[in-house]
Amino acid sequence: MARTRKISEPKPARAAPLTRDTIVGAAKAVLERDGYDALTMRAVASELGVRAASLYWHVRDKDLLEDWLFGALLDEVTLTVRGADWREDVRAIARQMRGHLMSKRDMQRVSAGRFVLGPPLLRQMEIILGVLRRGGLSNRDAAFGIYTLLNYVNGFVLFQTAPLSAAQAKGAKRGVVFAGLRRQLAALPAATYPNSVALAGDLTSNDPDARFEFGLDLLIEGLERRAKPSHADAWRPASEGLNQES
Amino acid sequence: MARTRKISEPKPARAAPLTRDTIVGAAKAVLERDGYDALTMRAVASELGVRAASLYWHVRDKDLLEDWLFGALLDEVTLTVRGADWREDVRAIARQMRGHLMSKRDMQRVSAGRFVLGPPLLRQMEIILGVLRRGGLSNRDAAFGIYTLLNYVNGFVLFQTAPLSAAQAKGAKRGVVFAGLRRQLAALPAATYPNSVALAGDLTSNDPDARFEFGLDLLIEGLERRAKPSHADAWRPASEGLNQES
DNA sequence: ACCTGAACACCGTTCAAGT
DNA sequence: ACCTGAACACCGTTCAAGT
Repeated sequence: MARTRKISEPKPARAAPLTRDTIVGAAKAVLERDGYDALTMRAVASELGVRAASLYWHVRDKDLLEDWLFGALLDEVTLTVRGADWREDVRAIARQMRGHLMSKRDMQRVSAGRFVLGPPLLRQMEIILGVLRRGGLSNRDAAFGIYTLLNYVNGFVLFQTAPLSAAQAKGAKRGVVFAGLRRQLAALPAATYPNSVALAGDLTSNDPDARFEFGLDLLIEGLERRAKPSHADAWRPASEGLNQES
Repeated sequence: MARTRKISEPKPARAAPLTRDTIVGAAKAVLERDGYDALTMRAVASELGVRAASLYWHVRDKDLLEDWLFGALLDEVTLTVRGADWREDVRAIARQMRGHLMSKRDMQRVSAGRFVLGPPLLRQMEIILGVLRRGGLSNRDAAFGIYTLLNYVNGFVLFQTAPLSAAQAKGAKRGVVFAGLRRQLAALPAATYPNSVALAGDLTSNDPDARFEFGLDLLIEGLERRAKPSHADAWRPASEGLNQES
């Protein structure tokens, strides 16, 4: 994409005419630098050396721009599968998606409740569906399975990264918030909240990785059970030591 | 909570002094009548016959008001369990939560990424934890399990009710959106998207109830596997006909 | 065809001032 | 103690007007 560039530009900020790509790029830059709350049409325009009104020649409204942004962010993850054990591939895909979702600032807030079936999502779905079908899932189970997986990863990251409440997370570190919650739970009247008091420690352990793997294990085991006609000969019990891969 | 009421009021809208309860009640009314996008401080104040600035004497900011609203909405569901088969109870609880989440307009947008550990959530967690522990889950598994369940239900409803994209859901019925997606998938080049083309029908079947039960089955089966020492004698294969209950 | 100026109809929030 | 008036610093979006 080499682009001829005129040298004499009055404003240094304005370089090339606006395109969908440059606009999405500016939105990405604003999101990464200033966060979702600062992602305004005026900020995106300013990033391009342009006024907000100019954007509306190229994009219908902000919601559509966020759809584009969603696609662009999604396109930056490349799902890699080994092609050997399909359950390992499902696990690797889920981890890669979660890792990507957490590496891009506020991406989960762009993704929340957004399901734009464009080329970026299609490319990924194609890969995931391939793994599930290779595992021997029926068409229906593969379709339901991919939604469940996408749903799980997105929902997990959304709840993992969200402020735990307006009251607490005013700049408080997540560790101290959990410590506070633990004290709060432990101090409850044990007569009316016996379970919450007993599990105060377990409920506030704050190890999101282990919790992610726990739910992921449930899903993968369930999918495995539905794979192939009936048998579950190669069953491998879920152990503490999960197979790591980078 | 009988409240003495002075009869002579200059403004008919203003009846009683503002309290946390009346403010939350007004927010609930606005949300139910006009939806989340219309839930502004000015609208809540107007519902009370008061100006927006007045609210700030009683609540720090809008985010905290939404925390309160979240609690109030959550408090309106009463989880009922039978106490017989714990897996049935888990299923019933998940269904009740989903039903409640969908019955209150835009509640999932208030709940998304919000986890306010106040009395309303504590009451429900206490019930769910009781069921999981009765099923024989370890403390750790019960804690992880309840997060996974809450996460699943909230994430599912969020993705189920969210507009499928800015491009599509401009007033379009969900059925026709899915039909459009089906055609879009089926029309893809089968060489590069073999799985998406083959599963075009299954991916766009639009039966959220069945999809919800599918994922729920995966979770419940996985929890069951972790219950008690090791055996899975009373295993009941997941059949098409799921046990219904109102 | 593409961008600007200026405006419209809003927001959340603050704060002196009223009672 | 509790509420109002008025403002501040923003929003997304529209549209005539410029080039």
